[in-house]
Amino acid sequence: MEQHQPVCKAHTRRERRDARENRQRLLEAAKQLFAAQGVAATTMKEIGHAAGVGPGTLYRHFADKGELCRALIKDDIAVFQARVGARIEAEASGSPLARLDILLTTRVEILEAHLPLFAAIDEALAGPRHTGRVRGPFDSWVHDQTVQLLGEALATGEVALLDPVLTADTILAAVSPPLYRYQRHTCGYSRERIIAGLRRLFVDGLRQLPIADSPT
Amino acid sequence: MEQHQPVCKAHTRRERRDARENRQRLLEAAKQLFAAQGVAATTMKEIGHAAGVGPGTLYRHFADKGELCRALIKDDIAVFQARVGARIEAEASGSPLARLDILLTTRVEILEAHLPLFAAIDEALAGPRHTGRVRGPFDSWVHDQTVQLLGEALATGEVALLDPVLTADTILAAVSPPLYRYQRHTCGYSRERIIAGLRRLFVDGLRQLPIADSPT
DNA sequence: CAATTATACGGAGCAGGCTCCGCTTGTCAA
DNA sequence: TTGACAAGCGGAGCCTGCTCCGTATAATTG
Repeated sequence: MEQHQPVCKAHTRRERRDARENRQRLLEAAKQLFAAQGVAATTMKEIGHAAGVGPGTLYRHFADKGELCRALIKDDIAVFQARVGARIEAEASGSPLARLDILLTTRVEILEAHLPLFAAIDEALAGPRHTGRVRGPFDSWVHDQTVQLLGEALATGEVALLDPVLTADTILAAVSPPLYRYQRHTCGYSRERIIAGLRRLFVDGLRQLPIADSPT
Repeated sequence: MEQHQPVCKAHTRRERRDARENRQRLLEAAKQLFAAQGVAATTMKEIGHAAGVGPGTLYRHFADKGELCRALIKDDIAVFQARVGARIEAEASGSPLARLDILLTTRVEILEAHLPLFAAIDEALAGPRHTGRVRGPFDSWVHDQTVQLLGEALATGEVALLDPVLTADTILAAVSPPLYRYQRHTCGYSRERIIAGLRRLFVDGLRQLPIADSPT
């Protein structure tokens, strides 16, 4: 856990002690309640109550339920980013698509590790309040990485005739928490099967190029 | 507009006159309000009020906002299904992937025609009330068609090493209303660009087969 | 034309996410 | 130490989707 506010810059007041304590207690309460009864079944009011804090205070710390969830896995996400960075770095000599494969596989790993939280984050973002559809910072990062790798693949000629940004959108949708949850829990597919499907579509499927004529 | 209830079977009572009138008035009111101020900005209470009907009655006719939206485009969807059926039929001699191409293209057409309603439908389905994640009947139909075509493509050897059901899930996610809206409105991509991207991934990208070794 | 009854109506009211705003309190500068 | 004030707190309450249930009524049956 790191500090929330970088804090103590020039003429900026430090975060108040009680504020930090409340934040900590809220996170703790949320973690426990989520574990005990599931994310969806836990209301914000409950969390506030368990932490001995009013709703107003809760929302001062976390703009919405999604942000609370995000805060709970912030550290794991940082680890994820570091690990992917390292793996991709180590593979720098390899092909861009091989690195995309790593990105996808690792993404599925962390998805698997925190599915309910990720799903809740997405749900909050999809709600009527966020009509603008802003992607969370983590998804933005994955998106950027993907665009980067696809761009490199284009440059090296590993793939051809591709729209990197658009394709990255699609790939992100394919590893979105709601879809993954549906495939895992409703359909009962194994993690390996899903990864294989992703690889078939977005790694192997992209590799060759002799793009022939396609109908109309 | 067709009847809601096939009605009048053996010993089943006919739908009451006032009920049908109310339903009609609700649909009319919804259509007008949606057109005037957008789907998201229109509350169920407003619709009921405009139709001179209480919330209870409203929900007797439409289980949720999504179902109301679905009822509004029911006819267009029927037309869509017929048209796709015809086009695919006409192309029966062509390759399965060519037919998949038709399915995707036509799907984007109807998406384009009713984006706000489709988006609202998806939103309602994604809400916390429907944790089970049931796909609507229309999406189920598209999914089934896709599985069917992919299966044929496998049989004819046009594609190889593919998981039809899983792949259909992914394709459906790629043409889901929220993603499409995001790409069209937030990113500003043209319809053609999106279609090209879909084609590249799910038609051309699937066609060849010399699946080589893939990392790890 | 009743009498019966499944069907439908209305609206009070619930739940859950989130906001508004007046009061309190920790922090810092003097 | 103390005064000033930004930062923080709490909870009443809003909004919206949706439900429950007592009452009203159209259709059917005798």
